Amino acid sequence: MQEQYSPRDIEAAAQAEWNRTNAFQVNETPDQETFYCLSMFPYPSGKLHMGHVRNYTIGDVIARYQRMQGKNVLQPMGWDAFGMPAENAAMNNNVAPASWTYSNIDYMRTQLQSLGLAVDWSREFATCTPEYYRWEQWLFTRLFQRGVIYRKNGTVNWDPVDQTVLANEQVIDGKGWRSGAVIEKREIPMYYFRITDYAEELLTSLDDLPGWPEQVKTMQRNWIGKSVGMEVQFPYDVDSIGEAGRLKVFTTRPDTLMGATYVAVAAEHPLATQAGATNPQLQAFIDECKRGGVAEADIATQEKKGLATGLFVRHPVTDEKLPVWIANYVLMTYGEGAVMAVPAHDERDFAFAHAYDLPIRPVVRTSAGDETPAPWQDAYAEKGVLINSYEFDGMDFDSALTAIGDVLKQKQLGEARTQFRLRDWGISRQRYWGCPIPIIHCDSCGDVLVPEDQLPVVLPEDVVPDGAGSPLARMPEFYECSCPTCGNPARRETDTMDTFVESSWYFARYASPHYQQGLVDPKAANHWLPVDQYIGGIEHAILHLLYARFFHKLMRDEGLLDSDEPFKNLLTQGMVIAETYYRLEANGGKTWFNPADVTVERDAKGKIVAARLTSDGEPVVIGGVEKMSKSKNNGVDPQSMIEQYGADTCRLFMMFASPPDMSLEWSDTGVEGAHRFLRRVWRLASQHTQGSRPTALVTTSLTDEQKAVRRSIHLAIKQASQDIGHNHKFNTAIAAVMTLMNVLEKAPQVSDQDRALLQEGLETVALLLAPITPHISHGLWQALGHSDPVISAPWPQLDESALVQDTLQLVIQVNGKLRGHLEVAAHASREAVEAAARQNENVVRFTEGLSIRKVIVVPGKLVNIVAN
RNA sequence: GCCUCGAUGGCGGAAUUGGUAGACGCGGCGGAUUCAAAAUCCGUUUCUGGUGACAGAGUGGGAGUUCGAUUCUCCCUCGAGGCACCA
Repeated sequence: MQEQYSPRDIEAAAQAEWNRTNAFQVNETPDQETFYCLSMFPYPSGKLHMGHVRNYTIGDVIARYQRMQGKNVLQPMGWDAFGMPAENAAMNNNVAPASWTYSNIDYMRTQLQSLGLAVDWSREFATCTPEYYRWEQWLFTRLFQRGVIYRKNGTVNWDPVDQTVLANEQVIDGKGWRSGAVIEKREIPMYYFRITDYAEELLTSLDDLPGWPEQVKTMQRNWIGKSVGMEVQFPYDVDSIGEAGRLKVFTTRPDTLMGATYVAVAAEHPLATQAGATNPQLQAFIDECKRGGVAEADIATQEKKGLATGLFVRHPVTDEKLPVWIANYVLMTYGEGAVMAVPAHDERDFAFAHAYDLPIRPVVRTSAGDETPAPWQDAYAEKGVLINSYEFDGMDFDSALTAIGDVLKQKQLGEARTQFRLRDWGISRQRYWGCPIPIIHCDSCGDVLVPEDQLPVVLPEDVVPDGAGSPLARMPEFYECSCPTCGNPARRETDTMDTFVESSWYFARYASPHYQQGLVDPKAANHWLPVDQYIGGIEHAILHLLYARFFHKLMRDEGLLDSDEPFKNLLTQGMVIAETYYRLEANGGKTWFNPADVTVERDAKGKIVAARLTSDGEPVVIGGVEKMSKSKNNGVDPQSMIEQYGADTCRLFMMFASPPDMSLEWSDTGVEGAHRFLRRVWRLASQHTQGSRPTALVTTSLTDEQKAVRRSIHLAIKQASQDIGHNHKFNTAIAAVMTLMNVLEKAPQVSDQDRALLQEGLETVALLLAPITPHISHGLWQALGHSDPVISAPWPQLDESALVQDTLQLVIQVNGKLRGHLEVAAHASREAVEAAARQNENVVRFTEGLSIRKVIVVPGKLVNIVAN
């Protein structure tokens, strides 16, 4: 064994052996328990960032731990390769998105491999290849035939200058990011997945996922947003073109129907469109509402505005005339795009009524009383006994619901209904670098599916987009085709699919990544799926994870899979953050400096008080800790870390600095600390293995001191097993191994049994660290005399008898305050413990002049004496 | 605006079911080794008062439940993630 810890040699040797033996390549071995460990696959943005390293290290630790449990572990890797950044890079550098993407993949694969991941690389794929997306197109055609996909108009961000549709990210303060033009909402036809058909199941089957964080399930429940309420119709005699009709609204508070004083419709509502056509003032307001992007965060934070249409509807119970308003706070995408406004009991209606002087009529007695004076109080929204509601007076929520429901049903003006907040998923994108939608538009046959034997519709790869609409729409060689049904000239769809579609089923494709006869080989898919452990960023808590759950159910209903849910256990990892430093420029802008180029100054206590740019020695402003990003220039390059310290140090630091679900603050000195620890482990093992092979450990004849060392070994096993296997708290598992190392380094090395004990201790360290720092563990294991590699070794077994102690330390409290300690025999009786505590000199001192009211004894823990 | 989560020493974080707050690491301070430095090792390190023994305070702020609260309940402040075309 080398005396110096040399990560470069150790890591190269370990990786060479894993490659030589195809150590992580797996197949459908019968009778071996499987474990499918999946980390969210990366977008090939150029090079690895620390978020990737963290994600894949967490996955690798779990995968390697499960392998040591004797399971057949599948850990695949691939590339989520379609998306906007490739188009932006293409425009900036004049390269085709395809070649940019493929070269990124090549570079990032090498980087990932240098981390020493236990990945089955034979299953790798990229979603931008026809071999992958042909099955997406195939599934599309199946779902289209089943009616799961349909076409309707949707609203997009339209840049009137660049004449193109923009993503929400490309709309900044309501303006186009390149043109600076004011964005407008525009309706275009798009294809939709009927995810709302699965809303109920997506909601209820969350209860079958005990291995998901409660937080994520709550977010998904609220996103799906099931509301039980009533659809109410407000009849009108005449609209702006002189016709009678009914305005439909959905409400969760039908009990407040008698308090409705106006109705409000969205600017896109048909009634508004119609009214605007004959009223220039209204039309101007509608146009104003259509300015700006479609992102809900922007719409919800804008000033509440409205305009009366001059139209009136009739109250369905009282026949009273109520004005119809157009309001920018009514969302066309929820319910009916129209609301009945009850200002007395709804906060937004309340604010709107005050702004526009509309009547407010309280109809529920709340804990704030019978009146609703301004300002708004949350109590106004409470459910309670009805007042000012004619025949419904005195009813509570439930009886009012029934009674009002009955009246509406009798008049055929309303009925109970369930409404979901979840909307159908629009997947059409007017972009080039995505999976083509396999549809052909024919003047006589309509929307015709591309027949299965003509799939895939191949995306041409040598195209450089220019930011002015989709290049496919300007390529006759792509869109000119003949109708598969009638043979007449037709036009191929030029929109591509939302890139969320590729990532909604990739986990299934890994089971049989090269299968040519179908989307999945059903035998392989059912062998591996569902994924036992899924790991990824919390930012995917809703969209990606909901879409993937939805697709899993679609694939199930297509007969491709047997399971109901894709991911049994979910771990959501936190962000990687780092300190930021900047200087203010004369123009008010900020220049950001990388932490690597900055030197910090500390006060006497070690608190950071100032920072200077290393190169010129002049001060910089400390900007606070933020997510690593290009814009703040606070990213640390994983590659240089690996080159400087090795992959094991990098992995160890990332796992030690914080638990996986919390944010992780980068610290150069922390990395050095991790490296120092690995050097200590190596040094102790190196000293130990210089001697002759130790004799066998005889656990029955250990001295008290040796027993204490052995207890430390098994305490570490206990802690690490629980932390890695159960709680995914790798930081405390590592702390346990560090504590063990502190003991082993100080343990005497005199007798044969001392050496045998150290052998057990070092083997334990190697095994407990094996999932986290696999390379050094590989080297240690060999050096400790094992011929089989550490990846084939089983996880260490806890010897409970090593933990047994003869005496225990109890805590003594007086009135809940710590006043002393008490050493008692492990099996001392309650009475004996209490008696001993009462004699403690501090207890006597602190209870002097008081009478003891109560003594609480918590066995094995503490004694609390209550006195006053 | 709405949904979700979080806040503990100088810093990252730990604390089983409500039972010793600060494990482990970083940083700081003091010392050993060295011609010197790096590396390594030893000691110390929540704050306040005290030479000290010791005492008091302390887990974002305020209230509550309890013999006992970082942990449970309510209110507030600040920060983070998401909001359907970033992935």
